[in-house]
Amino acid sequence: MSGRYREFDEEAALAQAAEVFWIKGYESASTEDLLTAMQINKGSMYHAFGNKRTLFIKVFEWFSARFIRNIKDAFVTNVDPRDAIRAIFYGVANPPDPSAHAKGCFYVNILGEMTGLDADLAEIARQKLLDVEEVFHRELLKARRNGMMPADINASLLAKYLVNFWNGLNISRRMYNEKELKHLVDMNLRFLDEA
Amino acid sequence: MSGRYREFDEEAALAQAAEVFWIKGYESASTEDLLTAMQINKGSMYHAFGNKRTLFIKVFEWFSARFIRNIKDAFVTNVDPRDAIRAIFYGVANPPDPSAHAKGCFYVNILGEMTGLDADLAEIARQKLLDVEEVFHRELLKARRNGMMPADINASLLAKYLVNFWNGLNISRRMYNEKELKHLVDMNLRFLDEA
DNA sequence: CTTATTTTTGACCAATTAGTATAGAATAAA
DNA sequence: TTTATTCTATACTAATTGGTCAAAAATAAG
Repeated sequence: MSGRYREFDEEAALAQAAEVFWIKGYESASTEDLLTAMQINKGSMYHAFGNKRTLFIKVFEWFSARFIRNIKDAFVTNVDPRDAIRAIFYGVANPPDPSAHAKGCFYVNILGEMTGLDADLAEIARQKLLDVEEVFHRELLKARRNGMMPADINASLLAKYLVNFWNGLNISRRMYNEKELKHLVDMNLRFLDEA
Repeated sequence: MSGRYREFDEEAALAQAAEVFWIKGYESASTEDLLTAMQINKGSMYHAFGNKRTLFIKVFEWFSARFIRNIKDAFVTNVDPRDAIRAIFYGVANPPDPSAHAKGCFYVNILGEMTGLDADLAEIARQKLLDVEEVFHRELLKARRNGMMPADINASLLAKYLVNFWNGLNISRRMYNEKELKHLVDMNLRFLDEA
C-alpha cells in the first residue's frame, strides 16, 4: 500500500485521549484538549479517527480491552477468588497513584454523564459494566464448582452486588479518605468471610 | 422599595432549572436550555441570579433544602428507623416515576461530573452527600440510644455504608431493572434484619 | 521518474457558548 | 407628576466549539 507513513503511534494517542476523557468526561473534553494531549494536529485526528464521537468510542474500546484484562488477571494472580475480589476493591480504596480517586471509574463516569445526553454512548458504558459483572459471575460460578465457595451462593446476584459496590465506591472515593474507604471495603466484602 | 415587580416566580424558575441541571449535568446544560425551561429571558436571569455558576449554586441549595427534608421525613413517617432506611432505598429501586432512574441522584451526578472540572462545585456536592450521611448517623445513634437497634452497632461506619450504597444504587439504576435493583436493596440492607 | 495514495499541517468556517449593553416598561417614593 | 429604581426584552459580542478543506509532504508501485 502506498502513501505517507503515519507519524504518530495510534495506541499512544488513544492512551492520551483516554486520560482526557476520563478526567473531564465526554462533553467537557474539547477537541483542543484532546489534540494537545494526543500531540497531533486537527487534520490527523479527523483523518485517523473520524470525529470526536468515533474517537471516543475507539478510546473506550482500547481502554476496555486493558481494563477487563486486568480484572481477569486478578483471578489468575490470586488462586482464591475471594482474594482476587479483595485485591480488586482494596486496589480502589488504596490505589498506587492517589490521583486515581479523583478520576474514579471511566465506565461509571460515562454512564453517569451520558444517560441524559446520548443514549447510545450511555448504553456502551453500561455494557462495559455488564462485562465486568460477567467476569465476576463466571469466577463465582467456577469457585462454587471448585468447592472454593459454598454451594448455596447466588452467583448471579453476588456478581451484581459486586458491580453495585464498584459503582458506589468509585463515587465514594471522591468523598472519603483511604482509611474510610478501606472500612467500606471490609464491610461490603464481609460476606466473603462468611461464605 | 421602588422598582418594577419581578414577573416570574423565583422558586418555580429554580425548580425548572434544577430539572435541566439534574438531567444534563452542569456543563451540558446551556443557558439556552435553562432559559427555555425557566421561561424567562436572558436579562432577567442574569439580573436575578448573576451567572450560570451562581444560578447553579442557588438551584443546588434550593434542591437540597427539599431533598434533605424528605430524607428526614422518612424517619418521622416510619417509627422504626430500619423501616425508614428501607423506604428510602426501596424508593430508589422502585420510584413513583420510572424516569427517575435515568436522572439518578443530583448530588452523585454533580460530584462525578465536577471532580475533574471544578473543585469548588465538586466540594459543594460532596458536602451535600455528607449531610445525608449526617442524617443517617444521627438517626442510627438515636435508634441505638432508644434500644431500637443493638448497642454494638458502629453508627458512624453504617452511615457511610448507607451513603456508599446510595451512591452505587444511583449509578446501578441506569443498568438494572427494578426487580434486580430490589434484590440489591434486600441484600445490602440485610444487616438491618440481623441487627 | 512519474503517478497514485496517504498523512500532515494549519487556515478557515458556521454554530454555539456564556455573558453584556441598552432601551424601555413598571413601580414606589418624593 | 417627577424621579429613582428595578425588572424585562433583545440585540450584540468575543471566545470557543466541532468540523472541513486545500495544499504540501511523504511514500510505494508502475
